[in-house]
Amino acid sequence: MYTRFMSTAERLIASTRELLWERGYTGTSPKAIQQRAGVGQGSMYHHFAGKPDLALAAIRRTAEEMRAKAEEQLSAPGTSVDRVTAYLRRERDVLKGCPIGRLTQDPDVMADPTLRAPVDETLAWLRERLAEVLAEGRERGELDTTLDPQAAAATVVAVLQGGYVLARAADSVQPFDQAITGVLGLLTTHISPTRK
Amino acid sequence: MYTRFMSTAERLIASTRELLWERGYTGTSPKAIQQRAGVGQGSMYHHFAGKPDLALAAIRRTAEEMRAKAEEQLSAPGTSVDRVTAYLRRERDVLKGCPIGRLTQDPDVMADPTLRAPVDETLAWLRERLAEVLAEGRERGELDTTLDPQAAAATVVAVLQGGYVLARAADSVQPFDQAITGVLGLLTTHISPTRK
DNA sequence: GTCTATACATCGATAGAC
DNA sequence: GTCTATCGATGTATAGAC
Repeated sequence: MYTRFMSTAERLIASTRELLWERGYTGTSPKAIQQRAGVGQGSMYHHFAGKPDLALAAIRRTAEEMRAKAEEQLSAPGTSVDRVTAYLRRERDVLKGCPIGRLTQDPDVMADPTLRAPVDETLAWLRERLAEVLAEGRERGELDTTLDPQAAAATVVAVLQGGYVLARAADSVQPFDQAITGVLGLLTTHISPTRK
Repeated sequence: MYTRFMSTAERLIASTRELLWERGYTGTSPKAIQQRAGVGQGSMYHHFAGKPDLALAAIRRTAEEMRAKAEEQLSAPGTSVDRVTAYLRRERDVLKGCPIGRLTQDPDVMADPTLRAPVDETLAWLRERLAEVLAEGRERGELDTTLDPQAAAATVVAVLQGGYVLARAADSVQPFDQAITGVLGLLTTHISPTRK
């Protein structure tokens, strides 16, 4: 970010993405965006209609990236559980939390259907994608037949989002790691109860 | 709230609790607090030193209540799993989210050790309390011996916190309910894998 | 495209009358 | 204890020169 090779518009988007992540929509002012981007007042309003317009561009970009990174793990080779594990255990900026999930706490984002849509769609996509992976694992006999893929997928995404909350509260990655370990433990004991 | 029988200070605390829940710390102004409480500018600054002082009183009150309500389910009669189920399935204002968990997304709250402490302590207490309940269930043979109470407790709290995030994103309780159903399904299949 | 000047509201708090 | 007046700073945006 902020290389000489980024256009003004791109620098503004990058700056906004960071600030939305760190401070949320309400906590982010146009002035702060401009300063971090190293861009003047007039420039910002030339490229974007205003704060909501710029935020939309930033949120969409973040959502795209998040999906792409998840798809990397979820479409990798390996068993269903391998891929879910890889996804959950992947390196993350745990204490910063999820840049999309955090927006659900921003009343001004949730109140604006345009800003809200990418948040809704991203998390819905993630649940569906995980449900597919889990359903596949069940069909292949890797997971117990009693497992409900939709429900388990919601659980996995929730553990991730909630893990961030616990980590931020504790200012430690420990509860996040424990929550992930816990859900993977419960899930993998499902692999073959008869094998035990 | 807001009965004629509430003192000015109590009305201010009640108003602040609501606004912190709905809009977070940054999104809540002294003016909005006063208006909802039906209290004048001068009154607020007579009873409280300022916004942080009032927020602290509000957060502490909310934290107390949250603990008390959790303890209701967790100390009830029944098996370990019964109590965890009762806690997770209890009636909740799902779309409003967790009034304590949401504060982890407020940078100004997290940056102030005094405001942060009750958030940290409440979620830490909840994890410990759930770990006790789960450990008890394991000792009594209700849960598999391979279950790690600390990890599973973190998972349960994370599912709750993350469930709120998913519900708010979708503007529907469905993903919340699915996440809860999912984790309880995984947990109860642990009751006795040999019994299957 | 970018800059500076300007505008008008709100934020968070203080002062002082009653 | 409560009210109104006032304050300097910031938020969000527009106007118009260059």
